[in-house]
Amino acid sequence: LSKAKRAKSAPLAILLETKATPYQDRGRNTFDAILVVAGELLAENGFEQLTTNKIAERAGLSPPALYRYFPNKYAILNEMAGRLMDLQDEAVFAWIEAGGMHASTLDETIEKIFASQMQANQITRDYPGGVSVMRAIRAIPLLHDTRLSSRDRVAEQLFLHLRCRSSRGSDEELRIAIRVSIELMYAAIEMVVGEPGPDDDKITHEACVMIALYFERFR
Amino acid sequence: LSKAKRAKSAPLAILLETKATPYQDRGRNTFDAILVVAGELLAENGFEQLTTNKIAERAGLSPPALYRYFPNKYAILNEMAGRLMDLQDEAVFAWIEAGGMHASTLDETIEKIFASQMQANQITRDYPGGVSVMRAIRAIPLLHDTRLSSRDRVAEQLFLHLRCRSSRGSDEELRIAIRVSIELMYAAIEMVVGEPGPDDDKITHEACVMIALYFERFR
DNA sequence: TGTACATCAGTGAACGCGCGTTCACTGATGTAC
DNA sequence: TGTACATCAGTGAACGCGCGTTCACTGATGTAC
Repeated sequence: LSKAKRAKSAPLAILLETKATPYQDRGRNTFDAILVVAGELLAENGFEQLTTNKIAERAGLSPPALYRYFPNKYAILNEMAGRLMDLQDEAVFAWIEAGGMHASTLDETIEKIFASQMQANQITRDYPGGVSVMRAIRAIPLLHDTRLSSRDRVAEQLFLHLRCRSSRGSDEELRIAIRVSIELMYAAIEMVVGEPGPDDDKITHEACVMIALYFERFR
Repeated sequence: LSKAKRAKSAPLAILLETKATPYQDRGRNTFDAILVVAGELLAENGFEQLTTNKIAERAGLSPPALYRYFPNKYAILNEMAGRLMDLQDEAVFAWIEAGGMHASTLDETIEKIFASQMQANQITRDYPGGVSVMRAIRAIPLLHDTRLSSRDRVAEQLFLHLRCRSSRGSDEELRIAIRVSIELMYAAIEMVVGEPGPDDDKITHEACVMIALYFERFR
């Protein structure tokens, strides 16, 4: 019994990488459709109800088609998460390049951070199942690294740009300040995109005020 | 086929309430053991790997024993979440009663908030699967209400106490400020308890600095 | 203090279902000549 | 421009497993007299 069991439970490690990469348009469409549909289903029912069979069905595919590209459902979620985080991160990097961090007054700082945060909100709204993806990768230990490496990448860029401008505080203090701020911004995104309401922009704005006020300390 | 299917899929709504409440010590121990074990398994593998059979097995029970108290695994998680949130909330209420919100200087404000936040961290650390419970209820649509009603309950108390002391800003602005602050505090808990590191107390402290600085605006 | 009985608590064994996944195959697309 | 062929993309049908859950039952606990 034990032998048979061990022989069957082959996948000791769950792989998160995609398998085949599509070469033709048809394949690319399928690949993308899988991610979109998975996002929709995730938003509707949460991760534990997300199944490969349901994804395939709604995408108009037979189950094996999905396995051409993804080894399992964790890999699908991981790909969704990676793409969403990349979009969010690239927006921040572009914002830095465009001088988002050059502000002379407090009000200007607030408004610049606000512009960036509004953009992050919109990216998340537009992404299929965006906020559900963010929540799912927090809740699934297997996917923590994807989230943390994205956060750390952004944190490092912000650190490099802030260190030059900061006169007070050690590097360590600055790093902590940045980490806390990024987590606040994630929380703000999850708040307004996850439970939409009439005050969304105000909520976003106040989160930015908090961050801007706080970073006055490092000037 | 369709008829048979409909007849079988009886539970149209998933109930979240507990079933029997134990009357004897033996039953109470079992009830508690289920919650503890569920928390451990949740922390180890995440919610989608959490199954009633595994919970029963690790708790030293046969599967039907669990169904005496809980109608399904969502109810178990809901009970865990409710208890953790109650502990967190009651600590905040006690802190308010003990004068946590009476501070004359900024530094005193920071230190008082810090004391409360450190307590919340410890409560979450001590609770089996604490941080995993917090993450899971975010990720499972069915359980969102439990989290939000706890948050709103705390928000309302803070609002009532802050409104008296606040001279500037409308009620609406104050409510938004409180909501954002509470979400930041949740994020801070998840950060330090979920990814423990040497800087935990500093991270906690800086989150409190952010909140204290921000609320200076309402004085 | 001891026994009978009601109720509480938990078990052994099994169920049907849908899940993740695979196999051997067919159909679609692009390319060389 | 047309055909042969290699490769890419997707299918039909099925599998074994473990999941959630239930049934009819046994054993433990407390209580009335």
